[in-house]
Amino acid sequence: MADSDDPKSLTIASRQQPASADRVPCKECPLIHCRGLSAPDEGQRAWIEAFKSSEARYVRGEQVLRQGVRATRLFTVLEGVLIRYRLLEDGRRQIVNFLFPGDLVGLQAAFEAELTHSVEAMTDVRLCVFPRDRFFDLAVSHPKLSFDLTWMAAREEAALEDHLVSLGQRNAQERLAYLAVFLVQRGAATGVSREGTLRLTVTQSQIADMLGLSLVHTNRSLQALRRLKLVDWTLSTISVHDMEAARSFAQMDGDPYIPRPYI
Amino acid sequence: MADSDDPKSLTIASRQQPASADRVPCKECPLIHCRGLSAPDEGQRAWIEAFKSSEARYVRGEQVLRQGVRATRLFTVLEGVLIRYRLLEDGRRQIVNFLFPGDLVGLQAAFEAELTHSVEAMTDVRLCVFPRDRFFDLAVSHPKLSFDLTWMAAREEAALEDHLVSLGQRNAQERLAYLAVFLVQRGAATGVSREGTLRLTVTQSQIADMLGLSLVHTNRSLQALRRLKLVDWTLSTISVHDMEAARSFAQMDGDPYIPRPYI
DNA sequence: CGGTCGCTTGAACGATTTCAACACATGTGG
DNA sequence: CCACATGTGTTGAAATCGTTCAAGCGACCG
Repeated sequence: MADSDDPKSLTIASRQQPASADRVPCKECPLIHCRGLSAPDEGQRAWIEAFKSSEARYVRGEQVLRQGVRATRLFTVLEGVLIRYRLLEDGRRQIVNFLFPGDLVGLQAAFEAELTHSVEAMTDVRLCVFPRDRFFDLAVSHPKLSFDLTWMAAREEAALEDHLVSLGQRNAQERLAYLAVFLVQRGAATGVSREGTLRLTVTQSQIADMLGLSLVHTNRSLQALRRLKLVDWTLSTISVHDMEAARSFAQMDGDPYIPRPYI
Repeated sequence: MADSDDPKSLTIASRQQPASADRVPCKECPLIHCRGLSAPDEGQRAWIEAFKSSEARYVRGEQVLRQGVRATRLFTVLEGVLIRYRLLEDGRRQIVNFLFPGDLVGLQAAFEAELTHSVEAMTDVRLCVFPRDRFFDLAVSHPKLSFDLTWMAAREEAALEDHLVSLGQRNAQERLAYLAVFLVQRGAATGVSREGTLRLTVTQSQIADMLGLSLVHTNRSLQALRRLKLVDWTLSTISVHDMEAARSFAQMDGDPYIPRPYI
C-alpha cells in the first residue's frame, strides 16, 4: 500500500484490509435523517458521489491516520466514533477531539501538510474516502461545497476553542462534566445515541488524556460526579441525568444544537 | 452604529471612530514582503480589493468584536497584534489565541453564528474590513480565494490544537517557553519583529489567562525561565536567546515556518 | 498627593500527581 | 483445567505543583 495512512495500530488491533466492497450511494446517505446535520441537497450529493473514491472500514483500536505523515486521502465519518490525538516525544498523549458522523477527518491532508495528529477508531467505523489530488476541483466546480467545507473547518475550530477554555479555566470535575455533556449531545445530534445517554466505550485513561488529568485523579473526580448525581460515566456508557444542572455546573453557555453541514 | 461590533472597550480605551480615510490598495499590500506569508497573485488582489469595504483602526485596548453578538463584518489584520478570548460568567477569562498580520478575524461571523469570543487590540491596529453579506460571493466568483480561506481556517485550527496540547500536557514553565517561542516566531514571520525577540506589550496577567495559570505562579515561573536563560519576558519584550534549546525544553516539534496564505 | 497598574514576595493551603498496591475480568498457552 | 499475562478500575499515602491570601514596591498619571 503506497498510501501513507497505513491502518496498523500501535495499540490493539491486528492488521485489517479496508473492505471497500459495498458502498452507500450518497443519494441514500444515512446521515440525511440526523437532526443535528443539515444535508447537502440532491444536486450536491450527486457531485459528492463523483468525488468520493471509496469507502473504508476500520475496527475499534485501529489507526486511520498517523501523525507526521503526508496523507493522500481525506475522510468523512459515515458511521462510528473516532479520536484525534497528538503524541509528544516522551509519550505524553493529548486527545484533541472526538469525531462523530458527518465530521471531516484529516483536512490538513488537503494542504499537503504533515499531519500534526493521529486518528484512531473508538468503535468500528465506516468512512467515506476522498482523494486529496482532486480536492482542489471541489472549490472550482461547486462553490457551495467549498463554502460548507470552510464552515466545517470553522466549526471544528470552535470546538477546539471550547476544549481550550475547559483545560485552561475549569477544574477536574468541571472538565469532566463539560466533556460528558459535549459527548452526549454530539452523540444525540448525530444519531449515535438517544438523549441523555451515550453508549460508547471510553477508558478512564482516554478521558484523562483528553482533559489533561492524571488517571488517578480522573477516577476520583468521576466518582465525585457520580455521588453528586450529575454524571455517571462507566466504561461503556456516559449518562447525564440532569442536562441543565450539568451544563451550569460546567459553566457551559451557547446553543448546543446548531445543525452542521457535512459532505 | 447599527453594527454590533461596537469598539467600546470594557477595559481601557475611550471611544474612537474607525477612520477609514486612507486606504491601502491591495496591489500595494504591505504584507507582500512578509516571508512568512504567501501573497495572493495580482488578479486575486484586484478581486479582493473589490470585496474589501473599508479599513478600520483601533488603539491598544479597544474591543474589535464582542462575544455573544452576531457581527456583520469580518476582518483581516493589516498591521498590529490582537488577542481573541472568551469570558465565563464568573469572570474567568481564557485567551484563545493571538492574531498577527494576515490573520482572519471573526470567521464565525460569516456563518451568521453568535461569536463565541471577543477580540481586543494588543497594539494599535489596522484592519481590512469585509462585509459578511457579500462573503458568499467569494466562494462563487473566485475558487482560489475560497480555497485559501479554508486553508486559513485549517491553519488556525492547527494553532489551537498546539495550544490545547500545551494546556493539557505541559507544566507551567514548559507552557511559558512554548508560548514565548510561538509568539516570537509568529512575530518574525509577519514582520512584527526580528528573529529571537518580539517587542510587544503583554502583561503577566494576560499570559496567565492564556496559559490557564494564576498570576502569581506565572510570575514565578517566568523568573525561573529567566534564571535558566531560556526566555526573558518583560512587559514590553519577549526574547528567546536559544531558540533550539527553548523549543526542545517545551517539546515542540513540527516546522515553524510554513508560509500562510492570506486575504 | 492619592490612585491605579504591573510586578514581586512570603506563607498557608489545596488540587493534582506520583508511587504502590490490589481486585476483577478477559484471554492465552501449557 | 490451571497458570499467567494484560487491561481496566479502585484505593491509600506522600510528594509536588499551583493557587490563594496578603502585603509591599516602583512607575506613572491626573
